[in-house]
Amino acid sequence: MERPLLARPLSSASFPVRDYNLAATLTSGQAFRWRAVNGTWEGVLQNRWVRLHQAAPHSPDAPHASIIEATTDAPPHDWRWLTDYLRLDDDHAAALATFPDDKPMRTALAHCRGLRLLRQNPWECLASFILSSTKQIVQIQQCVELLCERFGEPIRSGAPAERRQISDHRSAALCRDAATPNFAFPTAARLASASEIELRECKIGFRAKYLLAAARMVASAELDLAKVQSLPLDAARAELMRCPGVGRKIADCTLLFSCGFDAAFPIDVWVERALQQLYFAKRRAKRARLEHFAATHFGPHAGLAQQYLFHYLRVAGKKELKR
DNA sequence: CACCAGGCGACTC
DNA sequence: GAGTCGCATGGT
Repeated sequence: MERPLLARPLSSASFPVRDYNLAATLTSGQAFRWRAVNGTWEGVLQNRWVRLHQAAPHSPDAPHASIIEATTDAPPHDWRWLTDYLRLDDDHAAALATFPDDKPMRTALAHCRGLRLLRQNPWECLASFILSSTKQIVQIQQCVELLCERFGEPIRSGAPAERRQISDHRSAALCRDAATPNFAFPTAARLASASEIELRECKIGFRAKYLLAAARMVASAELDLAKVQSLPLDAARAELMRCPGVGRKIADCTLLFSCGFDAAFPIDVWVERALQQLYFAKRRAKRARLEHFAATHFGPHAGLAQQYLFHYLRVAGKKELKR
Protein backbone atom coordinates (compact mmCIF):
# COMPACT_ATOMS: atom_id res chain seq x y z
CA MET A 1 0.00 0.00 0.00
CA GLU A 2 1.51 3.27 -1.10
CA ARG A 3 1.41 6.37 0.98
CA PRO A 4 -0.05 9.34 -0.94
CA LEU A 5 2.45 12.09 -1.56
CA LEU A 6 0.74 15.21 -0.33
CA ALA A 7 1.70 18.49 -1.89
CA ARG A 8 3.50 20.93 0.34
CA PRO A 9 3.07 24.67 0.10
CA LEU A 10 4.88 26.05 -2.91
CA SER A 11 7.68 28.53 -2.59
CA SER A 12 8.95 30.86 -5.30
CA ALA A 13 11.99 32.93 -6.08
CA SER A 14 13.08 35.29 -8.85
CA PHE A 15 16.57 35.40 -10.32
CA PRO A 16 17.73 38.28 -12.50
CA VAL A 17 19.78 37.04 -15.47
CA ARG A 18 21.62 38.46 -18.47
CA ASP A 19 22.04 36.66 -21.78
CA TYR A 20 20.21 33.59 -20.53
CA ASN A 21 17.86 31.90 -23.00
CA LEU A 22 16.15 29.39 -20.76
CA ALA A 23 14.07 27.71 -23.47
CA ALA A 24 17.02 27.25 -25.83
CA THR A 25 19.15 25.93 -22.98
CA LEU A 26 16.61 23.43 -21.66
CA THR A 27 15.86 22.08 -25.14
CA SER A 28 19.42 22.02 -26.42
CA GLY A 29 19.88 18.29 -25.96
CA GLN A 30 21.84 18.51 -22.70
CA ALA A 31 19.02 17.46 -20.40
CA PHE A 32 16.01 15.32 -21.13
CA ARG A 33 13.44 15.81 -18.39
CA TRP A 34 12.12 19.33 -19.05
CA ARG A 35 8.60 19.72 -20.38
CA ALA A 36 6.82 22.80 -21.68
CA VAL A 37 3.63 23.28 -19.66
CA ASN A 38 1.49 26.35 -20.14
CA GLY A 39 4.41 28.47 -21.20
CA THR A 40 6.56 27.34 -18.27
CA TRP A 41 9.15 24.58 -17.89
CA GLU A 42 8.64 21.72 -15.48
CA GLY A 43 11.32 19.30 -14.45
CA VAL A 44 12.85 17.27 -11.66
CA LEU A 45 16.20 18.07 -10.07
CA GLN A 46 17.46 15.43 -7.68
CA ASN A 47 14.26 14.67 -5.76
CA ARG A 48 12.52 17.99 -6.29
CA TRP A 49 9.85 19.00 -8.73
CA VAL A 50 10.43 22.51 -10.07
CA ARG A 51 8.73 24.88 -12.47
CA LEU A 52 10.64 27.64 -14.26
CA HIS A 53 9.39 30.63 -16.14
CA GLN A 54 11.37 33.27 -17.94
CA ALA A 55 9.76 36.64 -18.36
CA ALA A 56 10.25 38.19 -21.79
CA PRO A 57 12.86 40.95 -21.71
CA HIS A 58 11.19 44.25 -22.55
CA SER A 59 13.46 46.94 -21.22
CA PRO A 60 15.07 48.77 -24.15
CA ASP A 61 17.88 49.80 -21.80
CA ALA A 62 18.86 46.20 -21.14
CA PRO A 63 17.55 44.03 -23.96
CA HIS A 64 19.39 40.94 -22.74
CA ALA A 65 18.30 41.27 -19.12
CA SER A 66 15.49 39.13 -17.83
CA ILE A 67 14.05 37.31 -14.83
CA ILE A 68 13.84 33.58 -14.23
CA GLU A 69 11.08 32.71 -11.78
CA ALA A 70 11.23 29.38 -10.01
CA THR A 71 8.50 27.54 -8.13
CA THR A 72 8.99 24.41 -6.09
CA ASP A 73 7.72 22.68 -3.01
CA ALA A 74 11.10 22.69 -1.29
CA PRO A 75 11.74 24.92 1.72
CA PRO A 76 12.31 28.46 0.46
CA HIS A 77 15.60 29.22 2.22
CA ASP A 78 18.26 27.76 0.04
CA TRP A 79 18.12 27.77 -3.77
CA ARG A 80 21.67 26.60 -4.39
CA TRP A 81 20.46 23.28 -5.83
CA LEU A 82 18.81 25.30 -8.61
CA THR A 83 21.31 28.09 -9.14
CA ASP A 84 24.12 25.53 -9.36
CA TYR A 85 22.18 23.52 -11.93
CA LEU A 86 21.42 26.57 -14.06
CA ARG A 87 24.95 27.91 -13.50
CA LEU A 88 23.55 31.33 -12.73
CA ASP A 89 26.86 32.45 -11.21
CA ASP A 90 28.82 31.88 -14.40
CA ASP A 91 30.47 34.89 -16.01
CA HIS A 92 28.88 34.17 -19.35
CA ALA A 93 30.15 37.29 -21.11
CA ALA A 94 33.69 36.40 -20.11
CA ALA A 95 33.25 32.88 -21.48
CA LEU A 96 31.92 34.18 -24.80
CA ALA A 97 34.86 36.56 -24.99
CA THR A 98 37.27 33.61 -25.11
CA PHE A 99 35.71 32.23 -28.29
CA PRO A 100 37.81 32.48 -31.45
CA ASP A 101 36.86 35.47 -33.54
CA ASP A 102 36.11 33.63 -36.77
CA LYS A 103 33.16 33.61 -39.08
CA PRO A 104 31.44 30.39 -37.95
CA MET A 105 31.53 31.47 -34.30
CA ARG A 106 30.32 34.98 -35.09
CA THR A 107 27.42 33.55 -37.09
CA ALA A 108 26.47 31.10 -34.37
CA LEU A 109 26.66 33.82 -31.72
CA ALA A 110 24.59 36.23 -33.77
CA HIS A 111 21.92 33.59 -33.85
CA CYS A 112 21.58 33.15 -30.10
CA ARG A 113 23.58 34.75 -27.30
CA GLY A 114 21.80 33.20 -24.35
CA LEU A 115 22.56 29.52 -24.76
CA ARG A 116 24.06 28.17 -21.55
CA LEU A 117 25.55 25.03 -20.10
CA LEU A 118 23.83 23.23 -17.23
CA ARG A 119 25.47 21.41 -14.34
CA GLN A 120 23.58 18.14 -14.08
CA ASN A 121 23.87 15.18 -11.79
CA PRO A 122 26.71 13.06 -13.25
CA TRP A 123 24.96 9.72 -12.93
CA GLU A 124 21.76 10.96 -14.55
CA CYS A 125 23.79 12.57 -17.29
CA LEU A 126 25.93 9.51 -17.97
CA ALA A 127 22.93 7.18 -17.97
CA SER A 128 20.90 9.47 -20.22
CA PHE A 129 23.66 9.74 -22.80
CA ILE A 130 24.21 5.99 -22.79
CA LEU A 131 20.64 5.88 -24.07
CA SER A 132 21.30 8.56 -26.65
CA SER A 133 23.18 6.64 -29.30
CA THR A 134 21.30 6.55 -32.61
CA LYS A 135 18.28 8.13 -31.03
CA GLN A 136 16.68 11.49 -31.52
CA ILE A 137 16.17 13.83 -28.60
CA VAL A 138 12.42 13.15 -28.40
CA GLN A 139 13.04 9.41 -28.18
CA ILE A 140 15.71 9.86 -25.52
CA GLN A 141 13.19 11.88 -23.49
CA GLN A 142 10.65 9.07 -23.79
CA CYS A 143 13.11 6.41 -22.67
CA VAL A 144 14.32 8.49 -19.73
CA GLU A 145 10.75 9.09 -18.62
CA LEU A 146 9.95 5.38 -18.82
CA LEU A 147 13.00 4.58 -16.70
CA CYS A 148 11.97 7.18 -14.11
CA GLU A 149 8.39 5.93 -13.94
CA ARG A 150 9.48 2.36 -13.57
CA PHE A 151 12.56 2.64 -11.37
CA GLY A 152 12.58 6.16 -9.90
CA GLU A 153 11.38 7.22 -6.46
CA PRO A 154 7.99 8.91 -6.55
CA ILE A 155 8.17 12.56 -5.63
CA ARG A 156 5.70 15.33 -4.96
CA SER A 157 4.65 17.27 -8.01
CA GLY A 158 3.39 20.82 -8.33
CA ALA A 159 -0.14 22.01 -7.74
CA PRO A 160 -2.27 20.45 -10.48
CA ALA A 161 -5.32 22.56 -9.63
CA GLU A 162 -3.38 25.69 -10.37
CA ARG A 163 -2.33 24.25 -13.67
CA ARG A 164 -5.81 23.37 -14.86
CA GLN A 165 -7.10 26.91 -14.62
CA ILE A 166 -5.08 28.07 -17.58
CA SER A 167 -6.85 27.09 -20.78
CA ASP A 168 -6.17 29.42 -23.68
CA HIS A 169 -5.33 27.87 -27.02
CA ARG A 170 -1.63 28.53 -27.02
CA SER A 171 -1.22 27.00 -23.60
CA ALA A 172 -3.22 23.99 -24.68
CA ALA A 173 -0.89 23.52 -27.63
CA LEU A 174 2.17 23.75 -25.41
CA CYS A 175 0.58 21.30 -23.02
CA ARG A 176 0.26 18.62 -25.66
CA ASP A 177 1.84 15.38 -24.52
CA ALA A 178 3.45 17.19 -21.64
CA ALA A 179 3.20 14.60 -18.91
CA THR A 180 4.33 16.03 -15.61
CA PRO A 181 7.33 14.14 -14.29
CA ASN A 182 6.50 12.62 -10.92
CA PHE A 183 9.53 10.48 -10.35
CA ALA A 184 13.15 11.09 -9.52
CA PHE A 185 15.77 9.75 -11.88
CA PRO A 186 16.55 6.19 -10.76
CA THR A 187 19.69 5.66 -8.74
CA ALA A 188 22.52 3.55 -10.08
CA ALA A 189 21.87 1.04 -7.31
CA ARG A 190 18.24 0.64 -8.35
CA LEU A 191 19.09 0.10 -12.01
CA ALA A 192 21.93 -2.24 -11.05
CA SER A 193 19.37 -4.46 -9.36
CA ALA A 194 17.15 -4.57 -12.44
CA SER A 195 17.43 -7.19 -15.15
CA GLU A 196 18.39 -6.45 -18.73
CA ILE A 197 14.90 -7.62 -19.75
CA GLU A 198 13.26 -5.09 -17.42
CA LEU A 199 15.45 -2.33 -18.77
CA ARG A 200 14.61 -3.30 -22.34
CA GLU A 201 10.96 -2.76 -21.52
CA CYS A 202 11.82 0.94 -21.38
CA LYS A 203 12.42 0.82 -25.16
CA ILE A 204 16.15 1.20 -24.89
CA GLY A 205 16.97 -1.82 -27.03
CA PHE A 206 20.60 -2.84 -27.34
CA ARG A 207 21.61 -0.03 -24.97
CA ALA A 208 20.14 -1.99 -22.03
CA LYS A 209 23.26 -4.06 -21.42
CA TYR A 210 25.40 -0.91 -21.49
CA LEU A 211 23.14 0.90 -19.04
CA LEU A 212 23.08 -2.11 -16.73
CA ALA A 213 26.87 -2.45 -16.81
CA ALA A 214 27.34 1.26 -16.07
CA ALA A 215 24.81 1.13 -13.24
CA ARG A 216 26.66 -1.79 -11.69
CA MET A 217 30.03 -0.06 -11.98
CA VAL A 218 28.71 3.11 -10.35
CA ALA A 219 26.69 1.31 -7.68
CA SER A 220 29.69 -0.81 -6.70
CA ALA A 221 31.98 2.25 -6.69
CA GLU A 222 34.16 0.56 -9.29
CA LEU A 223 33.51 3.81 -11.12
CA ASP A 224 33.54 6.84 -8.81
CA LEU A 225 31.84 9.73 -10.56
CA ALA A 226 32.76 12.16 -7.80
CA LYS A 227 36.41 11.31 -8.30
CA VAL A 228 36.11 11.71 -12.07
CA GLN A 229 35.37 15.38 -11.52
CA SER A 230 38.72 15.93 -9.82
CA LEU A 231 40.84 14.31 -12.54
CA PRO A 232 42.50 16.04 -15.51
CA LEU A 233 40.33 16.01 -18.63
CA ASP A 234 42.05 13.14 -20.44
CA ALA A 235 42.11 10.92 -17.36
CA ALA A 236 38.49 11.72 -16.58
CA ARG A 237 37.46 10.81 -20.12
CA ALA A 238 39.42 7.55 -19.98
CA GLU A 239 37.78 6.72 -16.67
CA LEU A 240 34.26 7.12 -18.10
CA MET A 241 35.19 5.18 -21.22
CA ARG A 242 35.84 2.13 -19.06
CA CYS A 243 32.08 1.66 -19.18
CA PRO A 244 31.01 -0.53 -22.08
CA GLY A 245 28.91 1.50 -24.48
CA VAL A 246 30.62 4.72 -23.46
CA GLY A 247 32.88 6.03 -26.19
CA ARG A 248 34.44 9.42 -26.60
CA LYS A 249 31.27 11.26 -27.55
CA ILE A 250 29.17 10.05 -24.62
CA ALA A 251 32.10 10.55 -22.24
CA ASP A 252 32.59 14.14 -23.42
CA CYS A 253 28.87 14.90 -23.06
CA THR A 254 28.97 13.67 -19.48
CA LEU A 255 32.15 15.61 -18.71
CA LEU A 256 30.76 18.82 -20.20
CA PHE A 257 27.18 18.71 -18.98
CA SER A 258 27.73 17.37 -15.48
CA CYS A 259 31.36 17.15 -14.39
CA GLY A 260 32.53 20.72 -14.83
CA PHE A 261 34.86 20.17 -17.79
CA ASP A 262 34.10 23.28 -19.81
CA ALA A 263 36.78 22.39 -22.35
CA ALA A 264 35.22 19.03 -23.26
CA PHE A 265 34.01 19.12 -26.84
CA PRO A 266 31.65 16.29 -27.84
CA ILE A 267 31.85 15.56 -31.56
CA ASP A 268 28.79 13.87 -32.98
CA VAL A 269 27.90 13.44 -36.63
CA TRP A 270 26.42 16.94 -36.86
CA VAL A 271 29.28 18.75 -35.20
CA GLU A 272 31.72 16.71 -37.26
CA ARG A 273 29.89 17.79 -40.40
CA ALA A 274 29.90 21.40 -39.22
CA LEU A 275 33.61 21.41 -38.41
CA GLN A 276 34.41 19.76 -41.71
CA GLN A 277 32.41 22.21 -43.73
CA LEU A 278 33.12 25.39 -41.78
CA TYR A 279 36.80 24.92 -41.01
CA PHE A 280 38.11 22.30 -43.43
CA ALA A 281 36.11 23.00 -46.55
CA LYS A 282 38.99 22.33 -48.95
CA ARG A 283 40.74 19.30 -47.52
CA ARG A 284 39.03 16.34 -46.00
CA ALA A 285 39.96 16.07 -42.32
CA LYS A 286 39.96 12.82 -40.41
CA ARG A 287 38.27 12.43 -37.05
CA ALA A 288 41.50 12.64 -35.05
CA ARG A 289 42.42 15.84 -36.87
CA LEU A 290 39.05 17.36 -35.96
CA GLU A 291 39.46 16.32 -32.34
CA HIS A 292 42.85 17.98 -32.18
CA PHE A 293 41.48 21.09 -33.86
CA ALA A 294 38.57 21.26 -31.41
CA ALA A 295 40.91 20.89 -28.44
CA THR A 296 43.22 23.68 -29.58
CA HIS A 297 41.09 26.17 -31.48
CA PHE A 298 38.11 26.94 -29.25
CA GLY A 299 39.83 27.72 -25.97
CA PRO A 300 38.95 26.97 -22.34
CA HIS A 301 35.19 27.15 -23.00
CA ALA A 302 35.26 24.92 -26.06
CA GLY A 303 32.25 22.99 -24.84
CA LEU A 304 30.10 26.10 -24.79
CA ALA A 305 31.34 26.98 -28.26
CA GLN A 306 30.32 23.50 -29.36
CA GLN A 307 26.83 24.09 -27.98
CA TYR A 308 26.55 27.27 -30.04
CA LEU A 309 27.66 25.49 -33.20
CA PHE A 310 25.31 22.59 -32.52
CA HIS A 311 22.36 24.85 -31.74
CA TYR A 312 23.02 27.03 -34.75
CA LEU A 313 23.01 24.18 -37.21
CA ARG A 314 20.17 22.37 -35.50
CA VAL A 315 17.75 25.28 -35.81
CA ALA A 316 19.10 27.19 -38.79
CA GLY A 317 21.80 25.40 -40.67
CA LYS A 318 20.32 22.05 -41.55
CA LYS A 319 19.85 22.90 -45.20
CA GLU A 320 23.20 24.59 -45.65
CA LEU A 321 25.06 21.67 -44.10
CA LYS A 322 23.32 18.76 -45.71
CA ARG A 323 26.17 16.53 -46.76
C1' DC B 1 7.57 1.25 -46.59
C1' DA B 2 12.29 2.39 -46.81
C1' DC B 3 15.31 5.16 -44.29
C1' DC B 4 17.58 7.21 -40.46
C1' DA B 5 18.39 8.98 -35.75
C1' DG B 6 23.70 13.96 -30.87
C1' DG B 7 27.29 5.92 -31.18
C1' DC B 8 29.70 1.98 -29.96
C1' DG B 9 32.11 -2.23 -30.59
C1' DA B 10 33.09 -6.17 -33.22
C1' DC B 11 34.68 -7.53 -37.48
C1' DT B 12 36.96 -6.92 -41.91
C1' DC B 13 40.83 -5.86 -45.24
C1' DG C 1 44.39 1.00 -38.07
C1' DA C 2 40.95 2.70 -40.92
C1' DG C 3 36.50 1.73 -43.04
C1' DT C 4 31.89 -1.15 -42.57
C1' DC C 5 28.09 -3.20 -40.16
C1' DG C 6 24.66 -4.78 -36.70
C1' DC C 7 22.23 -3.32 -32.97
C1' DA C 8 16.27 -1.91 -31.15
C1' DT C 9 12.88 1.22 -31.77
C1' DG C 10 9.94 4.85 -33.43
C1' DG C 11 9.09 8.64 -36.48
C1' DT C 12 8.81 10.68 -41.30
